[in-house]
Amino acid sequence: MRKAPRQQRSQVMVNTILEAATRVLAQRGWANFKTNEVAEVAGISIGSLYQYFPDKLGLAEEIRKRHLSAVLAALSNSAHGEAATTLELRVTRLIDGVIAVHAVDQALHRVLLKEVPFVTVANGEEFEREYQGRYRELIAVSAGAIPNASDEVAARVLAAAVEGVVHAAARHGELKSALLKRELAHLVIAYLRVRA
Amino acid sequence: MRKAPRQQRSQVMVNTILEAATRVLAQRGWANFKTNEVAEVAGISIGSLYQYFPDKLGLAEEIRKRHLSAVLAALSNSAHGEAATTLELRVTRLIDGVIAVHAVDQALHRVLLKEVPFVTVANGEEFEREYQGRYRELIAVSAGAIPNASDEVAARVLAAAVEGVVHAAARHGELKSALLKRELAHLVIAYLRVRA
Amino acid sequence: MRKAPRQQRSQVMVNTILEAATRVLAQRGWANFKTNEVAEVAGISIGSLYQYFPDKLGLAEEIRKRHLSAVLAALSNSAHGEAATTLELRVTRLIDGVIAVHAVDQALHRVLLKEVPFVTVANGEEFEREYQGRYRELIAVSAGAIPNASDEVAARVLAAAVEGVVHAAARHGELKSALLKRELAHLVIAYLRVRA
Amino acid sequence: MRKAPRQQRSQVMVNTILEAATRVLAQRGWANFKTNEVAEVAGISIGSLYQYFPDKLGLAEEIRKRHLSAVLAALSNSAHGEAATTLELRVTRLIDGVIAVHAVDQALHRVLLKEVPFVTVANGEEFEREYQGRYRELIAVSAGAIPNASDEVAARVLAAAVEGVVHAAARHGELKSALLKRELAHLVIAYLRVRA
DNA sequence: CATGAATGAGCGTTCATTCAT
DNA sequence: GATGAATGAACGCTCATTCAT
Repeated sequence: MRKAPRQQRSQVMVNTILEAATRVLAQRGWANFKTNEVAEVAGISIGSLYQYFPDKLGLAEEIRKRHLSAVLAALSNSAHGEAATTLELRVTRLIDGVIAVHAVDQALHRVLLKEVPFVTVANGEEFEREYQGRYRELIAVSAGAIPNASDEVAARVLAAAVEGVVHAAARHGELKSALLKRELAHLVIAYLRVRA
Repeated sequence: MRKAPRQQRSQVMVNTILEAATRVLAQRGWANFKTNEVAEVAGISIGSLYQYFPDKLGLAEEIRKRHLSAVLAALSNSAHGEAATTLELRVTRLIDGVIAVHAVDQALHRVLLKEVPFVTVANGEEFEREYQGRYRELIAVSAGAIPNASDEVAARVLAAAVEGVVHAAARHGELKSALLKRELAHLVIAYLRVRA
Repeated sequence: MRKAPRQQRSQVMVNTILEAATRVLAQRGWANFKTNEVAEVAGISIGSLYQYFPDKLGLAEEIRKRHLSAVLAALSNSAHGEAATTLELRVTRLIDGVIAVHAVDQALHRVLLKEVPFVTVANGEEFEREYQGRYRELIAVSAGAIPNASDEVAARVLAAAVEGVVHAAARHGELKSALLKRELAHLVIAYLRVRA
Repeated sequence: MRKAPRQQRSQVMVNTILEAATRVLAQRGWANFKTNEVAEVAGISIGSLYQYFPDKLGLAEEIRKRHLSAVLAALSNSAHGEAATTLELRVTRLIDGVIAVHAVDQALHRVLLKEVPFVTVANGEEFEREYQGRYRELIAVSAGAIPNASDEVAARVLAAAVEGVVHAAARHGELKSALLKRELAHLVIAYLRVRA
């Protein structure tokens, strides 16, 4: 962001811009994300937009930053309710969390992760690592005894598999299907059991 | 495509264009896919390009159509070697096939499926159904007895999970990791066993 | 220039653009030199302009290149009429040449040399050296015998002095004043005589 | 200027602005002279700047006005030291003065005279006349007897010639070359002698 | 008076597409 | 059919200037 918004008026403006930009980005995709339209939707002038954001990409990155924070927060919350005693319960909770994340604004999520370029590769990978953390925990818990060398790979496999399934479901509007959720849980649990 | 190329000369031209376009699309991505560059790379005039393709998107869609056909064919081939007797072997073969598909030109594959817009949703779904066929077979074979109502969902879950894992691997250049392949196989087999 | 104009049509277009751009540049100055106005004045589309010139500066530089060539040519011509026997005649001719150069389009000349940035410093200096060549000749001829170490500096002084006077005259519309011309000639000759 | 600053506080503000603007103008040139940067450098708000100056050009003109006054003052000073008895001494002093003027801040001088537009032509000419005064004196002194009709023109020629040489020298960073200074003095003296 | 957030006309440039040759 | 010069709407972004606080 170009300048820190000090006054209250500025804070409002930045939020207005970000909200409008989020809407436009989700609706149109990165390729058709136009700064002038953002300003129009936000009801402000294009000049004001550029007072707070260095350029188009900077604006989108700020949106992504906030969105991914929210995603990780939501995932964390879904984990730390009452202590989950059974593996089934743990897995169900994780899946619920992931689904919840995609349910909020799947289009935005998709655009932010697949279309908006990552200027720094590291930036995207940092989120990925944090994101996979939950799966690593799951594997650590389910593995009866000693940590295995393949645990790291297993966490990545699990994360990618769940992501793949939830993304596909989101694309088809099946995010709320109980049947699908059950099958996905089976998949995860079966894998964890086999590894134990 | 704008017109069916009847004559041989035209056929050659269409192929030339498609090859050049494929190269450009894979290299530059959809956002930087420029018709003028395609014509230049193909060594023909931009006018000729528009003789055979209605617009930029039409050109990309033709590329996708051909690519997806090739993908399905490759997948089919990987299935019908010598009769696969064990479940492990079947699964390994399927995974090998999927990996092979992504290995050939992962950049192109990615662009075609994630960036180039689907004008008709149906268009993408048709391929998806066919693609899931292999997974349906797997479930049918592994299920000991009677077909279950959840088989259809299971196939979709399995397809999406494998896709997710392989895509993620491709993105990180780990497509050839034997360890990853093994874990992915475990995931699939564990799931199939649990369902049986 | 972006692409070499092969066809006759292109040649015409390039000339049309350059003529319009020259007019606009002379009239408005570099700061208000707008590519869209050039296109409008030329009666062509802005796209066509960018087909032949890489950017605004490239266009201006092409104009400068051609103008400076014309300047040097004019100066050369003014030198090589009948053999000038007397020093007075030589000096008069050189001054006439310089005045003629500025008389054609003094505004353009000014803009091109003082406003349009020189991307490469060398570029401007090359012209300057060639331009000073005439003065170096003059000094060589007028010096009776041995070349002096200060000849080079003297040429620069002479060139800059004549330039300064003619520029100032141009600015005040006195380029045709015979009186001024005579005084300038006296200045030059006096200096040459003193050095001899 | 928009309003005469009566109070002391205002005087300070105006000076602060002008100093900052001078620095920015010299550093960036007229084309990149931005009012917002001036305000920032001055440590005041852009609103305050517009309280005292009607617009960007007005600000630059005020700077020019003050600079040219300083130039004339410096030139006057250089003339009225101890009485200069010989012509050589007089000429040397004048040249020293002109060089000194350009040496102080040649970038600013250049920008102010060549880039910042003169809204009224008269504005520039007034300075020019005063500036030429010193040369008129020189001619008057050196001419043995009766004033000549061409004296006025000669003064202009001399002024423009010296200006041209010093400007060129400044552009090439040769303002301190003793050799150049000597040759310039020879030029001036030779001319004055011839006219006597 | 001072502030600085807000404005918006307008710039340079791109690139999908057309159509005269 | 083939060509490629020509088109022009549309984009991202700047910066002189205003005016509510």
